[in-house]
Amino acid sequence: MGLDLKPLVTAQPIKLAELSGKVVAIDAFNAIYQFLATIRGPTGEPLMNGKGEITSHLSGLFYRNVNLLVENIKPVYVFDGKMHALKTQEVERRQQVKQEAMKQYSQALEEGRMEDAVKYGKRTSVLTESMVEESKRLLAALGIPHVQAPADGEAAAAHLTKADLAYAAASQDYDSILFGAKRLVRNLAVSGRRKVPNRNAYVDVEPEMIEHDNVLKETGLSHEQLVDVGILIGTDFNPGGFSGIGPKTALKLIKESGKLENVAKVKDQLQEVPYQEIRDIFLKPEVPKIDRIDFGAVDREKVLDYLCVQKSFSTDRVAGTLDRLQKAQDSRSQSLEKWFG
DNA sequence: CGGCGACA
DNA sequence: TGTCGCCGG
Repeated sequence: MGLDLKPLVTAQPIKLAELSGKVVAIDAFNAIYQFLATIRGPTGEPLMNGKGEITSHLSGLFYRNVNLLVENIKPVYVFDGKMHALKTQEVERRQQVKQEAMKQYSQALEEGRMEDAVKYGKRTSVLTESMVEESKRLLAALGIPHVQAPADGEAAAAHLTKADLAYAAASQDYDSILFGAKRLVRNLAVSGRRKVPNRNAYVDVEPEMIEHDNVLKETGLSHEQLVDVGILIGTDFNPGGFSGIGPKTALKLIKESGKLENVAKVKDQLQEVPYQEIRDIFLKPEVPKIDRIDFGAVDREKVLDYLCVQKSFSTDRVAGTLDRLQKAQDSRSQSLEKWFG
């Protein structure tokens, strides 16, 4: 489980149109993982072509990015680099959750409990190296750049906002706030109703933005103190955080005491946590050395060849979607010509 | 997730 | 025109 900053931050609902013309640095692993989890058939299997290759990530990336490009949003995908050693425990925990989900998944399938199969199937998603390569290849064909982070992708995305190479970072996780991202966009997708699993109910999921300055103003904390709050709650680098301390208590303790070392209540537990190192991960992250990001044009033939010829997508669907994008881009350049002749 | 057809 | 539910690969 990631960093639970949600109760401490105010998210502003935004329309995709408000990001028109803006560069958005998307956490690639976060996005791809979500596509793998969500885009599945009725028995909980991911989409696959005739060769048995998983295509959920490509489907998600294709339709999502076309929608972003139609809105004139400039996506740049940020891929994770080497993992910090302190994250090992959290990664192992996630692997165990996955193992358990695989058991539950096959059991549910055998017993014909399809809703359970779908539920557990989602949790079995594995993001492979070839999926990373495939994703990069599709993005390139769409003219969408990617950045290879030296370490944590969220740190790199946050850096791009600080360097004014991106307007916002996009992820479902809150880590980029601790990394100092100026803005975090969550639910970067076409807004709409989503069915909640196992229930006959729907929730409205709409894009929302969290501004770093606003978080500091509302909590009355410095960035350094916010990181301390995060460490109390628990990050990927100290999963679980401190026993008996949730977001609200963590905030209260740091506001009262100023910093971790002064919180009497956690004095004993603190000895077990490499908090200085975790502070440095967030406050002095390793970031990519980039001074510009180049955006390209959609290479229609490459997209069609890759998705339809190589990956067995429907040519009608893909071509139709590319036509829709082309039309949107044409009409935008038309209205620009009115201004500049 | 996102598109699209079915249906009101 | 809007909502619902299934299909995509």
